[in-house]
Amino acid sequence: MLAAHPLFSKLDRALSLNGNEREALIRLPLKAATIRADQDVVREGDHSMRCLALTKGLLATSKTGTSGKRQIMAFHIPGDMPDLQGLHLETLDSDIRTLSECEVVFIEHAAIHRLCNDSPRIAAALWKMTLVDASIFREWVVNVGQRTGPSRLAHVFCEMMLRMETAKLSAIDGSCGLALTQSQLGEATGLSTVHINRSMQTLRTRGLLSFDGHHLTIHDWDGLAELADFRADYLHLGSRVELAN
Amino acid sequence: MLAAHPLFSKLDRALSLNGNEREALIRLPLKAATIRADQDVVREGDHSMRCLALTKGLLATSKTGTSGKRQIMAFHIPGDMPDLQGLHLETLDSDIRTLSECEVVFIEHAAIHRLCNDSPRIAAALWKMTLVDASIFREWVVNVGQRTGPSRLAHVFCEMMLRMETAKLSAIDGSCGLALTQSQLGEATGLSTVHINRSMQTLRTRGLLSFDGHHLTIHDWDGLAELADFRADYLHLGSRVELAN
DNA sequence: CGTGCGATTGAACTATATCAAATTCGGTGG
DNA sequence: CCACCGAATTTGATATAGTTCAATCGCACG
Repeated sequence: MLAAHPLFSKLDRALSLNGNEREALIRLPLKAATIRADQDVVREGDHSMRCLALTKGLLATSKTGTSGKRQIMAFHIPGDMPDLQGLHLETLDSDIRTLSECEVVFIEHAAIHRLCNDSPRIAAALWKMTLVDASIFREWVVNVGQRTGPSRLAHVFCEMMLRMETAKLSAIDGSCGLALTQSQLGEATGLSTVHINRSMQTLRTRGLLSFDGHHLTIHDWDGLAELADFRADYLHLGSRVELAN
Repeated sequence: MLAAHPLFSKLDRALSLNGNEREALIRLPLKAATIRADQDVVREGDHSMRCLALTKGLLATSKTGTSGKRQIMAFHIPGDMPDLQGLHLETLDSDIRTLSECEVVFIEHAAIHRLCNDSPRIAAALWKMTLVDASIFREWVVNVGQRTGPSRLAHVFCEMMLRMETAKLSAIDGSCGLALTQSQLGEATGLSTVHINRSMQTLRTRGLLSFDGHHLTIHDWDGLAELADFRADYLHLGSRVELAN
């Protein structure tokens, strides 16, 4: 079924696919794989001949400095293509690793290049996907550069919730599955685990959200968004997403 | 003359342009403009119909939070196209402003789309340029998220020097023109002006560089790069650039 | 039942921010 | 050439957000 195609929903959100494009998408050769938690899928310096699309689980793009400390620059949810940049860059400049057990599909660069040649609209949609990713990186620079601990955390949660909703991965009650340890949240926000812990307590105490390491529920979207100085425009979601409050 | 074309050198670095491509490039309608320092060229929320290419001066991509504090996410040097992302995104999500008096050229999106249709290789090269930008944003997340004051500063200087060299904008003696105040360096690194000042003193005292707000000279590249934990791979320069030491 | 990872707490420490003042410096007009 | 101006840099002193180290606690899982 087409709706179940790993790339369909995100592409179709960017442009309504016509018959030929759907055809071409279905013909794309995919290789599925399951990867257990805490494994590198691609590593900095790799020269890869294929891209991956996430279908289940949670991935993170990160770098590890010589000190050994890791910085997570992005989280990836099902539907995302975290190393699409490899299509035009010689080497990958970051690691991509699983945060939970993941299901992915691999697609050969050659096949994608063919797809792009056949359909300039799909090429444009893929390009646009990488541009949205870049926009998110920009916002993360702001996040780690400007905000306090609680505010950084709040921002990450706002972003993830909105992306989950857009990808139809959130529940009716406005909660979503999000498997993250406090230490990983620290790696994403540039804060120590201890400080993450105390910042989490702030968010909880203020009644903004509940988070148990597996499941995120936002109780007060407006309050959380205000604390985070969150404006959703950088996600380029197009149509407005309405949140249960 | 073609070599003087604002887009030529960066494109030609990405792929050797053939005759037709050079033709198409020359036919591209450009509109030149001079903009004085500290002016917004594009503003967050804009819905623009054209891109700009910088030919002279220094630009910065930034966002201003509700608090009024500004975060710079990228510096742009001649040859860069700072809002190429507007080609596929409805709205711009950041400001782009001049840090010094700048000369720019504007190019209509429609003209670029036509160029991309005619030459898939140029389309790929432009796409790649946005991917390199994204890679730089990722590194900046690491910079503000992980490094100490002096280290962040050192990293910015390493990056700018290498990009200047690549764009043939540095002098023989290994120095380059870089018009930045300490306050702007603070906005780029997420640090206060006072702390920037003291971090600058550290770099100077250790004999790593001289910087007077207009001109940067690196005296000890290896030392600076080590302090910065700088690895150039994220710039995707392809061929290695050799630095005077 | 232990074992181990993740969350939590406490206390001491430090990088960096903030506030406020003084100084340098590149112009610019007299 | 001098006096002056505003902007940028520099310095000092104090405050604080966040780190580090070191335990302890809770709990899922073999």
